[in-house]
Amino acid sequence: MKTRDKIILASLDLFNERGERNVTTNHIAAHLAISPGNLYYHFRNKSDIIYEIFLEYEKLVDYYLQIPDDRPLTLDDMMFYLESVFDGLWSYRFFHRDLEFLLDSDERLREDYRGFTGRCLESIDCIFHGLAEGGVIENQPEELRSAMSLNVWLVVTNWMAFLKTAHGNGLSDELSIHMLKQGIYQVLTLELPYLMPEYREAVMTLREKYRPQLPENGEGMRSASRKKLGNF
Amino acid sequence: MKTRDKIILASLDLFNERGERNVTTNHIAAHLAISPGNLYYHFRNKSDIIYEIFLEYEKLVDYYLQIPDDRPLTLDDMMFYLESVFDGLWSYRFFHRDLEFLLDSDERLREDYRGFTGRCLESIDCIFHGLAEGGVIENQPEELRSAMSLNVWLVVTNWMAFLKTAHGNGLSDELSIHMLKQGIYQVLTLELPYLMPEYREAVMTLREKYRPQLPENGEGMRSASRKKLGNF
DNA sequence: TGGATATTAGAGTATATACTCTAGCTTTGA
DNA sequence: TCAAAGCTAGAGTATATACTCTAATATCCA
Repeated sequence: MKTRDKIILASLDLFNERGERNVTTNHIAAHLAISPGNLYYHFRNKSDIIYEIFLEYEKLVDYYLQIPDDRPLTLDDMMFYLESVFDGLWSYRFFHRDLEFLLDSDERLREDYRGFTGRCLESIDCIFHGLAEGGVIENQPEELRSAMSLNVWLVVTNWMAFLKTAHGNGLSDELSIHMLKQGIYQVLTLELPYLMPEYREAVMTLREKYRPQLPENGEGMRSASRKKLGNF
Repeated sequence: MKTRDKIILASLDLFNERGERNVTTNHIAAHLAISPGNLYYHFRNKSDIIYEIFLEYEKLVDYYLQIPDDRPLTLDDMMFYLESVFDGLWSYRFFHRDLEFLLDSDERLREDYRGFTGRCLESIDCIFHGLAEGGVIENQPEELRSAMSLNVWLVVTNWMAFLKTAHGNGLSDELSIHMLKQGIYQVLTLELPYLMPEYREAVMTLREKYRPQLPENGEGMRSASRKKLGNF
């Protein structure tokens, strides 16, 4: 593999694992057993590495969120979208973490990310529209649908952060893609009231599969807090 | 005012304005025209300052979220909760920004924040319960209500971040408490389907007041993105 | 083959950041 | 009144971080 690609991959891994803020260019170089000079031969600076990673993330999500325009959408479609998006979220999970700082320090990224958000919101909106056409959910006025889409976006993009903060010991090892996908439970919760009656039971059953499990460790969370946090 | 209190206030201001990551202890001292030594006489380190600020934030929100146990809740109560919580969010808006890093680097804060999250979720849940008793919203099974509460928490705590990332030019000056409160629109959107019929119209009217306005600048967002982002 | 080009090592630098240390000043209260 | 305690200034330090520079090596291709 080319050094340039190795740098991107290693950076992504390290960012995901330790957070962008805790990973320096020297760390990345050391991790790959290459010199800092070598790294800076391939990338002008750290922001450029992050930007490259973002482009890949963007490409992946755009790919996942393609919507067929020749047919309405089914429940299976919807679940596939959810699964895919959470997969993407997991692979690039560092990104939504220090997002604001990243955007603050790279104008190009800020602009692109804004477009990305716009496209995602539009896709979510289209998916709802397609589901309504497919008779899975009720049709809603445009205004309500786009506000709903935005809520879905907020829940999806911030579920990871919630998990990390809600779990006591900062062991990020604990956080698995499996736990991340419990976010699907939350998204389905959002959609429940809009389902057509004949789909309600099916979705409730699906939803149950993503229901958050109690972390198996007895330690860490005091019983009072556990009660308050419910399943988390 | 005591130097110690001045440090807390100045730190909060600077954190809110520039982000915790961009504010050093030396900046804080310089801003107050005191020496670094003086600052470190009052606080062992930067984390301690942040922790103090958190305690105030926690106290404020806990105060806002007190719930009367001698009567059911009204629509006015609900709006008051929303207004209050968004006020608090605004005053300590730096906090939910670099949250994960803050929690990573201060175990005490991590533990306390977890408890805080738990109490907030419990309060939201209680509010829904009280509203159901007051006949404002339909009563829902416990499981659904707590999942709903969590969605509300996610939307509330991340609305600010969304605004910052969705707005093109990083001019944080633009972001006002007024814009922040448009988050109330999103929360009301979540609640709409659960309202008792006789409250539906009233809430729709209220909601309209918080409806996001187009940013008045013609520049920055390309028309394509504007279309996609809808009202944002 | 051999010169040009691409890649790499590794020492080094400018700057920033969190924090320390000492000495001096101010306030308090017996 | 005066010593103890509290407060403050400001120079200074150890460490980290993003990034540079030069020289050497590998690769390519005419």
